[in-house]
Amino acid sequence: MPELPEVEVTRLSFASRIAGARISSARLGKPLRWPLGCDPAQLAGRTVLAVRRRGKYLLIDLDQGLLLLHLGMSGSVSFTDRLPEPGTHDHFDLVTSRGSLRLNDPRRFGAVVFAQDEAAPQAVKLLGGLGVEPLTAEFELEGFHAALKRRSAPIKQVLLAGDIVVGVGNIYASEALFLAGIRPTTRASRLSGPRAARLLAAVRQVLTKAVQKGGSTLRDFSNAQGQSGYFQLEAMVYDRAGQPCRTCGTAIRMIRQGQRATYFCPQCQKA
DNA sequence: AAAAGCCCCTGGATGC
DNA sequence: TGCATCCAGGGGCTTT
Repeated sequence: MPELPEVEVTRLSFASRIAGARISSARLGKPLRWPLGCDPAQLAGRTVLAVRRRGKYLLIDLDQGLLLLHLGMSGSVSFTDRLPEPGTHDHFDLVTSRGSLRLNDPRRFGAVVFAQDEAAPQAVKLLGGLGVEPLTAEFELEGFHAALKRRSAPIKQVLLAGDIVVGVGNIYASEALFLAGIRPTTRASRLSGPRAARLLAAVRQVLTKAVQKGGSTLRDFSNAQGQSGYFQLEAMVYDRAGQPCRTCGTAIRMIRQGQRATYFCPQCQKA
């Protein structure tokens, strides 16, 4: 579910409230994708300093160590004053002096991992290969175009891979390519400078707008206050197979790339 | 090095 | 109503 915008919206919804809080206890439910990596009881007494985001990971900085939190496909975070009894899919709780964070994740592709610091092996394994942040100045044309030149795979899959630029998931990859007028099957290495520039701008624009709209909600995303997003109400192509293109009226097509659905307009995205 | 497949898991929608 | 099948917003790992 969650791509960069949803993760960022989640972060914004509780970061300032949890900063400075003292952890009183932590609870684990069913196993997530990876083990926590420490005894949850050891988190008690530590202080939350800040919440950052790297790609689709949330980094919860503690006065000693940090927690890497990933929402996988179906994860969502809530931050409330009082936690109800845990439900079947509530797999991690962090009770603090300022409120409680809870991770609900039915499919359990998500994870919470403790690391001593970002140089620790567990952190490096997860964060080490990540590409540049799309909403910062480090996402710039020269580097982006040069990186694309080295890849012969379809541009959609290169965007999704996350090793050139992070945070673009299955929805926003299709949306950004539509906005840039680029066919998802085009080999990354074949994109000209100007087309790479259009794509760069489109990625930025789509992600920025989605953050402003509060993220997308296809199925189960909500921010830490339980609010869902509105971006999907205006998706140009995603999940719109057979429906008319909002620009030209041509029927939107769905294809499969790397066992994931891709949507595009055959008229507006000719190459 | 890069690309392509394979999984992990649960629940909702669809079809018979 | 019940059951089988397919699909889903991610991404690390293994195999080509």
